[in-house]
Amino acid sequence: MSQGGAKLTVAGKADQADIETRLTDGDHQALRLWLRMLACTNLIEGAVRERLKGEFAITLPRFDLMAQLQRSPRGLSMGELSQRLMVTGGNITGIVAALEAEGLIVREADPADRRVNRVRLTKTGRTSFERMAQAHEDWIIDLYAGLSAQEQARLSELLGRLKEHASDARS
Amino acid sequence: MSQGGAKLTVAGKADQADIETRLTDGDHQALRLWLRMLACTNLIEGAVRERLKGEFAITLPRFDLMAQLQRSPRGLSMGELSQRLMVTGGNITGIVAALEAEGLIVREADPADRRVNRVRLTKTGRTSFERMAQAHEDWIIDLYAGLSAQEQARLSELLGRLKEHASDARS
DNA sequence: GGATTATATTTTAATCTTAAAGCAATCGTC
DNA sequence: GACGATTGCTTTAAGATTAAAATATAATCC
Repeated sequence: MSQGGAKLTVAGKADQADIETRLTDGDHQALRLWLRMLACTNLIEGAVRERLKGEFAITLPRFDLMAQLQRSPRGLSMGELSQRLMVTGGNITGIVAALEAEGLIVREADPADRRVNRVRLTKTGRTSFERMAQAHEDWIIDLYAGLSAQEQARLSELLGRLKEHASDARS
Repeated sequence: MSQGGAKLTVAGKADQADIETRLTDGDHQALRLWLRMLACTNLIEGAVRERLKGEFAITLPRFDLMAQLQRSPRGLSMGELSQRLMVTGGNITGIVAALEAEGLIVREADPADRRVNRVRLTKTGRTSFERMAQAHEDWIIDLYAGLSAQEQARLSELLGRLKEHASDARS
């Protein structure tokens, strides 16, 4: 993500999240909406990142990778991780290496296809992840608590439609 | 931003944007909403990045920095750029250096305070940015065209409320 | 079976990002 | 005016990310 994140050094939490300074009166509605959406996402993502780091000493990409593994107890190949996390393979290589070094996951060769590396959570990784995931969900619930369940549903629906259209528009 | 971006090498545009695979039935509404919002933002941001690179050979951070400068024809200090783009100072140092090397901006010492570096667009930078900005706005309008003006307004309002609450919740 | 093609992963170079440490210049106070 | 604190910026180390090239293995096709 661009333009966002913590920037604690320079301005501290208080100044967070106003990408909308970029706006000018002449800008089109869609552009304003886009910048607001970006500000919102960056705000929430920044909060999550900060808390994961502060409370569990883990980065968001590593957390996300563990989340995928938890949902696939039999393990996933590097390629499957790459697809599910929607990042390139080279990226997975690095994150997996880091998590393996921390003892949270293991990587073992697939006996049927020696090209394949199968990755899964260790016992330590699983228990560790469970605690983090619970906290993570609580944070998200909290961050969204400004909207009622109905409003959340409406927001979700609008975003769903936006996502559909934008996917198509990507030619 | 984590989990998102182009990933052309591995899966191509078609597979983009389904962070929602991460979901499980038991997950809370807010968590689902958050992952959808993230997927949406990443999808749009990925499209913008890709097109900026493909059509104008520029990165999003550099484009964003130029956008700030265009709105301040008298120039901005490094610190002002840092605040407006909501990134740390060290980051600005690098992006400014790159844009300066490309001849799109210039950096000159402030006569009143020798600590300060004042940055502004060159003539080349300005004309170059104007073309890019127009294309950029068109892309965004297009990407959001799946929602009516009313729906866009509603989405903007919901996001505005979310942003307010989440800002507060950041303790 | 051997050559070609395809697939899975890693490596590399480039960019962006942060937090923290360092440097240089200014300000405030006595 | 000098000293200590503050401010503005850069540097550094670590991490994440991509695209592209390299490597290794498997599958396909004569």
